[in-house]
Amino acid sequence: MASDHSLNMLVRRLDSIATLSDAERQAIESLPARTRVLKPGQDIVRDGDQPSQCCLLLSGWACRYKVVGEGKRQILSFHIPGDIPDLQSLHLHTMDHSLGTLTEATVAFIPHESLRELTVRSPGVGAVLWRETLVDAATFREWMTGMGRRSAYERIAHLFCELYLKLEAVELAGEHRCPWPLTQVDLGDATGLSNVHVNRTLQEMRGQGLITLRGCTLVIQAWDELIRASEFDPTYLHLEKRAT
Amino acid sequence: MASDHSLNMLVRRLDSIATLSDAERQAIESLPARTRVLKPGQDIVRDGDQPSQCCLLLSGWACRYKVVGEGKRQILSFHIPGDIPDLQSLHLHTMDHSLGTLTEATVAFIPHESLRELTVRSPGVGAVLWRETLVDAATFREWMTGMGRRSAYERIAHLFCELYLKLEAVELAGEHRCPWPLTQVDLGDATGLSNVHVNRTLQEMRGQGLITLRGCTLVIQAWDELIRASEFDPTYLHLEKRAT
DNA sequence: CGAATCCTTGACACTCTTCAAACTGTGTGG
DNA sequence: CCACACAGTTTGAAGAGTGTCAAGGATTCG
Repeated sequence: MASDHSLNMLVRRLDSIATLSDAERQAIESLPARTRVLKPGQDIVRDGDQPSQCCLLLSGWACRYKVVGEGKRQILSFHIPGDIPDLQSLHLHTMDHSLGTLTEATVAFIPHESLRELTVRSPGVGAVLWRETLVDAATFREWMTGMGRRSAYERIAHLFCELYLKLEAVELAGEHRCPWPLTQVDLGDATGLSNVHVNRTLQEMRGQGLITLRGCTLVIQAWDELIRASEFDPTYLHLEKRAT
Repeated sequence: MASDHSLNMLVRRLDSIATLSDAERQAIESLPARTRVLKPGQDIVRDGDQPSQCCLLLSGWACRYKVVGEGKRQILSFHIPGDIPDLQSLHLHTMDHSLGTLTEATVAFIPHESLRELTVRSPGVGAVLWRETLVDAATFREWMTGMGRRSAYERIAHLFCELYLKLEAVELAGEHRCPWPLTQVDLGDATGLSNVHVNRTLQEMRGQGLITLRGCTLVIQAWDELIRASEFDPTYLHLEKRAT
């Protein structure tokens, strides 16, 4: 069925949230999946589409976004390996936004039908998947709060904290250092700022010795300070492991 | 069990999304529920709480919000009768925001335990509830986009369109006229603006003959114009009825 | 009738945007 | 190995949009 063990990634992810039984593990691993490699900047699903499959990100980064007016883009979320960025399409049949890659990426497509069967047969897995979409929503709330009530500096600092912790949770970061494939334009589109202002804000942050951002690596030099500056509270990421 | 027929509201709501079987209807109506009447401005759950029940709004308005810094408030969503504003607490055990009333309100509390049982025994109902939380998330995405990339005028106009349609869907509005219990401070906290700027923007909208907003009633005098000005596209509300 | 709440107004400050240009780094083909 | 192109970053100057503060006016309700 699944090429190699692409679905193993999903098992590990869900198991890190709520312990899976062997049967559940089995059920997930035997989902059908088609794997593909995509180039950077490629759309996976588009606003208005009615997809019949979900996409599990195996490697690389992706983002969801909307376009308003004449070309203004708002990035809604960033996604890293282990995420299913369009899981909501399982129950919302028309896409209200687009999903695209930011880097070269490997994705596995899983038919809606198989996922729906899975959630009915294994309500425990269903609950964990539902939970994933709820964490997603919690992140939207946090970003909203930032765009409504935080300064540019705070918003960017907050995003650094968030992404670092998410990467660390899947062992793609550590020691306050993580891969950073985002351009300043991406950062601006995610925080609701112009790229120019992002640039100036980053310089300020560097000036205060909080971060280093060169090439494709972010180094957080003063984690505590970054947390304080952005009033970051990781509760909304709901990273702790729970029993079902 | 349920006092009177408070749960009938939930049946009607879910049935308007996906047709329920008699058994499902039955299962919902026999959920245990405690009904209470709350005063305006009262908190129902608070940031940091670990609730063991969800709250079905029977009458009145509520909102979810976060507080940042020294008292700055961001409203995350508005809720009207038929909504379960804290449904996410079913799977996210710690609240990352608060929920409070805006007007006098009647709510029915339903234990998590009973809801979890229901979703396992009736996967169809589970799917519809999951879907409700996904529509919620879709609305967060739309608000984010507004705060990141739309002007004050567009944001407020957009909100008018959204709330009017949501109220109309539960027959609390019609003929481009609806109840409007929100103050200009509330409106500002929802759109990420100051109350002063909300005031000036509303005057501009009135000046252009788009709306009337007096007492506790909003009248939309130029619906098409309002839609156009805010680039409103109702897709994200996912209001169409679907089969399960 | 008074008190509270909400709305409105003015003046001013500031964050952030826009536009346009120059600069840097990196990969590619000759 | 250099020249070039391209994508991304940096800089400056000017201005729009929105926030803040503070005070006065209008409603509503008991």
